[in-house]
Amino acid sequence: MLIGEYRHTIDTKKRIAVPANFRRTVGRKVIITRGLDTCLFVYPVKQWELMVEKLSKLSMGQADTRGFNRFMLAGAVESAVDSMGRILIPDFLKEFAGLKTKVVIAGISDRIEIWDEERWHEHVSKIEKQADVLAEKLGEIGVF
Amino acid sequence: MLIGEYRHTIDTKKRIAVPANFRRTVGRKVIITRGLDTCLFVYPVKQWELMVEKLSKLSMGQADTRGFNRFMLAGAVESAVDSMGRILIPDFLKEFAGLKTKVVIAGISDRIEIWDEERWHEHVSKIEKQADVLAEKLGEIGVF
DNA sequence: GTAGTAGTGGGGTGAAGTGGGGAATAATTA
DNA sequence: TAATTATTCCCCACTTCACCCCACTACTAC
Repeated sequence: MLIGEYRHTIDTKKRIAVPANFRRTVGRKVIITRGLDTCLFVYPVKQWELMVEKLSKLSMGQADTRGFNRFMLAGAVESAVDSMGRILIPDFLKEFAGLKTKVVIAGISDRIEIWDEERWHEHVSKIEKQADVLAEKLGEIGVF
Repeated sequence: MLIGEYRHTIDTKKRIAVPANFRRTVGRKVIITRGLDTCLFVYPVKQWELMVEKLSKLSMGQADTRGFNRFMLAGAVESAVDSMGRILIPDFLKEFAGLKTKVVIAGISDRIEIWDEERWHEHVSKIEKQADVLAEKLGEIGVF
């Protein structure tokens, strides 16, 4: 179970250290993908495979399916965790998520999210303001 | 499993380097064909055979089926991967996809797509803007 | 205080991407 | 048919980048 929020930095070689707490859970290989809300998702291999299986069931004939596959699959990269517990972020993903030097690494149950620090704070403060509204919605569908 | 996005260049001899990560998966021979959304599809031989089989199951009586077959089959070229891991792009395919010098090579599960860099960015940014639709679809197939 | 762990920085090495020369083959023209 | 041009496919060379390992610093725990 991945939880917690960490503030790390991308070094000059585009590497980010995976928080030590997460390393045992994620293993030595991860998949980095474009995430929603302009962040990156990092999946352990197993979680990723589950996802790919679901994606493969969609039909290629439909334009939005193709686009969707391009977003998720072409946007994904397999990355090995190096001996110091770091992963390499490809240029196009770094750009996509608008990552500068300071990033926030957040554990979300079965995946990790990587955010540019600024964006993260904006996002969080936005959500905080809507928290009561969200809670109500969640209540409607029976979560709380 | 072919995933990831790579920025490569077509050299003066119309060759494109296959990303090193892909080479083991695709083998020494590929099929290049006209793709949907103005790009090229590159299939490993095995995947191509599967695909042709699927196409052959479509009913020949329908005009649009015949058209689609011509689109996919008549436009297909077998190409060997050279000793440096490059493939040769025929003129008519290069033109079809509007390839200039800079191209993007994308892995989409069982095939590779080759895009002109500019077109790719346009396409992806269009998809990004539909992120909310994407999210909904992801929810439907149970990814999130 | 000391030992251990986590996060960050940097150097070295080998592989990947790219450009180009040259031979063999195919196509075009006289 | 012969000659010229174009195309394809081999190999070699240069540059950049990803991955390996090692070092330094800050913080925590005993």
